[in-house]
Amino acid sequence: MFTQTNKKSRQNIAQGTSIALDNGYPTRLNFYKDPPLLEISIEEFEQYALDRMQVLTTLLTAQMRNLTPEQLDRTMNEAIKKYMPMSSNRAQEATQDHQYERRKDHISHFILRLAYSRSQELRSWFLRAECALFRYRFDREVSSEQIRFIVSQNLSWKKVSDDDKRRLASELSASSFKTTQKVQEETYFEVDFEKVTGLVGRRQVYLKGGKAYVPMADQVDLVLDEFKGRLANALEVTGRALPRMDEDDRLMPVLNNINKQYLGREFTTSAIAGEIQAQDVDSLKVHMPPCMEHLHNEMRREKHLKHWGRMQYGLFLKGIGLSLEQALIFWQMAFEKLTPDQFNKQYAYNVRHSYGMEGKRTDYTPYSCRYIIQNNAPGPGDRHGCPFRHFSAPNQRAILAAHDVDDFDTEDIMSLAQGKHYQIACTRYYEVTRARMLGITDNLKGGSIHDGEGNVGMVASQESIEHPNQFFEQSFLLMKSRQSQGESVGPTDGQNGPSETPQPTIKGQYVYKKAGAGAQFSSNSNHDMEM
RNA sequence: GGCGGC
DNA sequence: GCCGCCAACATA
Ligand code: SF4
Repeated sequence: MFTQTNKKSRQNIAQGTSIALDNGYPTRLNFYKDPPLLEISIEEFEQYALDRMQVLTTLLTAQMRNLTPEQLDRTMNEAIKKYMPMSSNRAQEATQDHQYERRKDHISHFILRLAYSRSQELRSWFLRAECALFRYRFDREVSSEQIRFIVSQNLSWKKVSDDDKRRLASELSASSFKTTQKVQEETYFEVDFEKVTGLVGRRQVYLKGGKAYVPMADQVDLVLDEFKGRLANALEVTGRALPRMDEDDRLMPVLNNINKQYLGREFTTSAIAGEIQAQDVDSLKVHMPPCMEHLHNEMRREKHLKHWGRMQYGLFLKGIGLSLEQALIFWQMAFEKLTPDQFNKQYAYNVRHSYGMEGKRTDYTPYSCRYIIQNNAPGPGDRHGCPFRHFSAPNQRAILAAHDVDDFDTEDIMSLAQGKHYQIACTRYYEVTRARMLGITDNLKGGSIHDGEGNVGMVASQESIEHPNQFFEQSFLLMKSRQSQGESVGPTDGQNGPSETPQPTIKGQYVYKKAGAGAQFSSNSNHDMEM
């Protein structure tokens, strides 16, 4: 395809069947539809591929480390500058470089496509990597360029009419945390929901009858889906054609060497927030469900937690990415009344055991909502359990009040809890409080989320909170994605969003404020077990 | 917290 | 009083 002096490619170029080189790259974005047909030396061939690999791997690992948008940009800019500079159309002096840079981008993509088409595993890695890169570039392109690209590719989706928009206004506003007002101004596309699984997964899109309603702001996802689809197909095709290419003994060794690069690969650190440090836990409190936040607050207040509290909270923390090492530090510091060796004697073993480092070595999963609600009802002095299930009504109200839940929502949640729909109450709590964190203060009421049956939709899905860690992850990712979209984070700000090294929360911010409330929590009356 | 060992 | 060992299970 693109070896050196190859009669065929010369011919093609001559015939003009390939893309014209001079103005072949109007934008930095590229769907890589046609392979480049040109001459290139083996050395260049390999160098191009390796350079692109650098960019792809930096991006993927940077993403996995959950850096702040700023940190991510910084590391990416470094890598891009070094390995694959791509100047924009605005830098007019360098119009010559445009074509060179974009050509390199084009070629290197195709080399890797070849190198990574051999096995399913390689293909899916490459697909992920390229999608990430495409998205990264697209997001950072000015909108005029984005549009130019979309138009040039003849991409278009069905727009939602104003009438339909009015009809769906409340659903749309609920799913996107936007006011109905904003919904009217926004352009929406109606597409098959398979096309935007990303958005669906993040629950940021309204679904109905197999269709997803995607706001203009999330158009990237549509473009990306197109990109992904095409590339996936292309990879399959190349993969099938590859065996017949073995004759080209010049290339195969090089290609195989290239995809070896990827061996520094997949490590399954499932932790959403990355490696969390003991001192970072406080700043992550904003993403925790009420049960865990309560445990945390009480632990800070009493410098202690009883057995089931440690169990419930400790496993939860492990689930959000606190390593064993950090956990030991965390608990040691939390129980500040104890000397280090008192601590080691009484608690260290159990911490290690929970992390699968003692005895049978089981790496225990954090407790699910069902487990917390059904087992180990808290007794006097206990701080664990599910607030919606185990706390007295006044204490429940205090929690809601401490989070600025308004009267309407408070009553709603209270009645759900009293109706024994604990997880639904929690889901509603999630929605209301997250909306507030995003700065949405109105219009998430009545019909929008709360339908007639007393059933609650979890932002565009009909699911509910099933697991404390799900609550956390969902909230964490939601804030992360909103933040990187450059949207302002609302009034309850002051917590710095997810970052590699979160700063401690401003002291007192979320401790139960308004004198009197505190007393309620430290009292031992917060367990009215209903059978 | 439970079980178990000295 | 000293110590070991156990439990859990969402999810895309
Ligand atoms: S429903 Fe689950 S997550 Fe929410 S408070 Fe109860 S236990 Fe915690």
